[in-house]
Amino acid sequence: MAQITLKDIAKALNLSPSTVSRAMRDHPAISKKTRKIVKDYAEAHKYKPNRLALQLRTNKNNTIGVIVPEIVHYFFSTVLDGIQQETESEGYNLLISHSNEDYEREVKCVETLLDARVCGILVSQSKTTVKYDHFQEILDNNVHLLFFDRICTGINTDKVVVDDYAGAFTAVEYLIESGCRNIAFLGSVPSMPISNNRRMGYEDALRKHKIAIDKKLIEVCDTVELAKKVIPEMLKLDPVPDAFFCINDEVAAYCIQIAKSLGFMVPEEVSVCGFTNSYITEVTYPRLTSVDQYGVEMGKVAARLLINRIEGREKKEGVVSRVIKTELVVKESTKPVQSIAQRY
Amino acid sequence: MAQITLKDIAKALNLSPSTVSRAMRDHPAISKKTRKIVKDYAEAHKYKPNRLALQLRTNKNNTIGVIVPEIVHYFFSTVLDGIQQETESEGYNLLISHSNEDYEREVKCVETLLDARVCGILVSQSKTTVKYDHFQEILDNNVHLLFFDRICTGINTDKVVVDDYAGAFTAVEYLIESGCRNIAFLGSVPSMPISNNRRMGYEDALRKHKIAIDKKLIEVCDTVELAKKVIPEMLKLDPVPDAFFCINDEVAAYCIQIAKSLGFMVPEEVSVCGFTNSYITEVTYPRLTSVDQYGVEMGKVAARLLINRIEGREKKEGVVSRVIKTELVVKESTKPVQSIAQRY
DNA sequence: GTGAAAGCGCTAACAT
DNA sequence: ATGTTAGCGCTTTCAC
Repeated sequence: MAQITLKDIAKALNLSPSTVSRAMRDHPAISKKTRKIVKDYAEAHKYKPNRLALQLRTNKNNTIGVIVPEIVHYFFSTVLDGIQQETESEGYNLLISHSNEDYEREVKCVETLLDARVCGILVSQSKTTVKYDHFQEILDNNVHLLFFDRICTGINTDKVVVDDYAGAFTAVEYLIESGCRNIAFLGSVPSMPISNNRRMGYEDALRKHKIAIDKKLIEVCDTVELAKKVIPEMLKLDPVPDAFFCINDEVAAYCIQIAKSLGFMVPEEVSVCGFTNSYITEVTYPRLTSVDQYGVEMGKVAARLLINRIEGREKKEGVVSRVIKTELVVKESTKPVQSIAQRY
Repeated sequence: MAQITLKDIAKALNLSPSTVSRAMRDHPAISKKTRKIVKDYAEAHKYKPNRLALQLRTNKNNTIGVIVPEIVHYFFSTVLDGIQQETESEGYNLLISHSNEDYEREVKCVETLLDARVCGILVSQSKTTVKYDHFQEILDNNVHLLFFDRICTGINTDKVVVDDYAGAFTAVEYLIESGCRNIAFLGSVPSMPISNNRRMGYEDALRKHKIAIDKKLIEVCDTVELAKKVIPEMLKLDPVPDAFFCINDEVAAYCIQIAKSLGFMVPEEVSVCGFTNSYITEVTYPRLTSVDQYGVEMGKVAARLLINRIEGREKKEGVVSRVIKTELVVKESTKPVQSIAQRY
């Protein structure tokens, strides 16, 4: 009942374990006949090589770890999907863990993964992380490390990010060209590069169109809870914002709900734009305009790069940064723009 | 730079590997002094026991595998979240894979997990799976197997399911009590127990209230694509359905969109009820009434049961079935019911 | 209280 | 073309 081993086969066939080992792996020195006998026997008895033994020998296990802030999260799910497709086709196993946006848990995740002796780790940093010792420890253990999306600027290693700046710039410019002038920016904490980069894109779009930047229109608002507090407040401002550029689709979806419940017409009076282009954008009313982040693609690129590093296939010596392009997907929560709709 | 081993410590301290091993694990035969020396040295040099070696020795790796049909899926994400919480706190690693609702891929997932020599597997079956040899193979390999949600009726093993029947019955009865009489059932393929059980609940609720069951109101419609085809057709029926009880929130959300776009008022003319109570229910307009499935709880229960099996802690000999209760969460896509709103 | 030796399943260097 | 031996890192008899 228990799994059969190489030794068992050797004994049964009156061969040595090494011969069996070689036969199984088509070593040229083994005769065709022996090879066939061994393989037939192995197949008949459902022999499976013991990965653990292999791994112990090579002191290398073909497992990659991932740390995401959340699992119940559209964008990260898509990235995980991409990572899985890539790791699977390359024969790697995937250990997935999530920090729940908590620094302490993130540290624990790192420890668990190092403990499991993964050969590489993909990380999207938690919102609350401000110390990087645990990431440094990964490198100290000679384990490959790559950040994606929520990168850590304090550690010099490979990164894959979305083109947050361009995504924001394009979206905000679209809002401007559709006639909006008081565009609010609902972002995340300033320590997050993705938020800062989008804010730069937002500000530069305003500048390009000679619109003054109004601090009152810039707020941290990256969760549903914050949305319920921040958005009603902003809608009391004078002049009232005529557009909201949101850090994610959830906040944007709530923004639509809140604006409508306060009597504003969307998009006629208030335009709303999200970020991610999750399926939520199809079921809001009106359907949500959003910036697609191509999560699956990001996951694939990140995993491929990490695997290349692990296998020593990446030629570039220094740190590599890859950027995934974004795309503004115009739906119904923003006003139309004449004639340039296809520019994006 | 490379990880330090027991042997290294032994050599450095002029001890034997076995003494070091014992000292590290507080073996009583080792003197306090030696223990301290060893532990201090280990700490100072960041010794980490090599899991792979441990696993090879015990021929047991503390890894659990999961197969879900999809990762980018609210309900399964919540289940994974629950599974992870539980496995992590019990010191198990988690290997997550997804079948993408494809039988072939599911078979491959099983092979990969068996290959990785996991000690237990949690499965939610793909929609297209009709042969069960790969599941049987798990058992043949003496690996523990547990189905959750999308159970496989062809294999006799532990299961954790949602109370689909009661969830459907309660929801449909609510629709009836709110005044609906032509209630459509948008389900999944008949081979799926979750769909059949809900249909039983649906039919029994109708029967209880002496409403005839109309086959024209029962359709397979479990994806967005199908929703776009099926729902407009049904809304052309005479009499037109005054309610839709949907197999998941996505179909329900599209149902709202479609009904509204065809000029029906929701919920006044057409009520819509989903299943899962994902965050999507908060951003549809009107907000979606849905049956909460408590995915995190399901994940925790499933993982705990499996771990109990693995560790021989589960006293019950035969197959165990656990049922997670559901809860109807009334929002705005259904009409109000007087005085009994709190019954649920 | 500590050490020597064997072995988990596999492979690779070194025989023959 | 095949066998012997040693060793990956660890634990666990069995000795002393």
